[in-house]
Amino acid sequence: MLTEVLFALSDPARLEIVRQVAGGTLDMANCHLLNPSAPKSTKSHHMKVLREAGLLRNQPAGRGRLLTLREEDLEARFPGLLRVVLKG
Amino acid sequence: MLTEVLFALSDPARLEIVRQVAGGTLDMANCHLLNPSAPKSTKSHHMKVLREAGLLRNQPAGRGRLLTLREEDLEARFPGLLRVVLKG
DNA sequence: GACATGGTTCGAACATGATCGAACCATCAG
DNA sequence: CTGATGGTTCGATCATGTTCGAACCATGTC
Repeated sequence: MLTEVLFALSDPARLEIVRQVAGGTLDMANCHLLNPSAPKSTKSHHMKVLREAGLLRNQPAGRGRLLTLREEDLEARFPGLLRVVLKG
Repeated sequence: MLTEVLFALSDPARLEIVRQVAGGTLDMANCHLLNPSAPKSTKSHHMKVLREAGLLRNQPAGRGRLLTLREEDLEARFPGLLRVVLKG
């Protein structure tokens, strides 16, 4: 659902996450929220929204988690979207 | 603010409005909500969100209102965005 | 096994947005 | 002026999303 993706991206904190992950794969511990003092449950919540919208993949790795942007899938479903929001 | 635009578009009812207006300028009376039985106050609310996000222009015309998509402004600020969401 | 680290999940509190009816305002028709 | 049409605004209600702490789970370290 396009609206679901747009909603996920419409939160500044989540958009920032996507921008950080866009630089390549990133382990979650090195992915920082806009509000640095936010508890991890908040961070986890935003990750869930992004994951369920189909924006991020979140695979366990060691004792942490690896974040990857689902670029190909997104490009297939909504061509150009990622480029636009990353640039904007 | 990009996030504000994305949020405005993240509602199915509003996205549909944008798609209808994209076909050219449209007077509001001929712009139909997804839910046809919704009261006009609801319609007015969605229009306000779209207007304040900078997506639509809403000028009085006769006893009604004329809706126009702010294509040039949007293209200048967020190039490609409109094309992506209209296609998606 | 014991402990620290990194995340998830749950429930509660709070904030924000959607929806609706009612009242109101403007424009046009008679 | 009167009435009808098309929209806005307001306030209340309800639904949804955010935030947070606490409990919990998994992995790695000692």
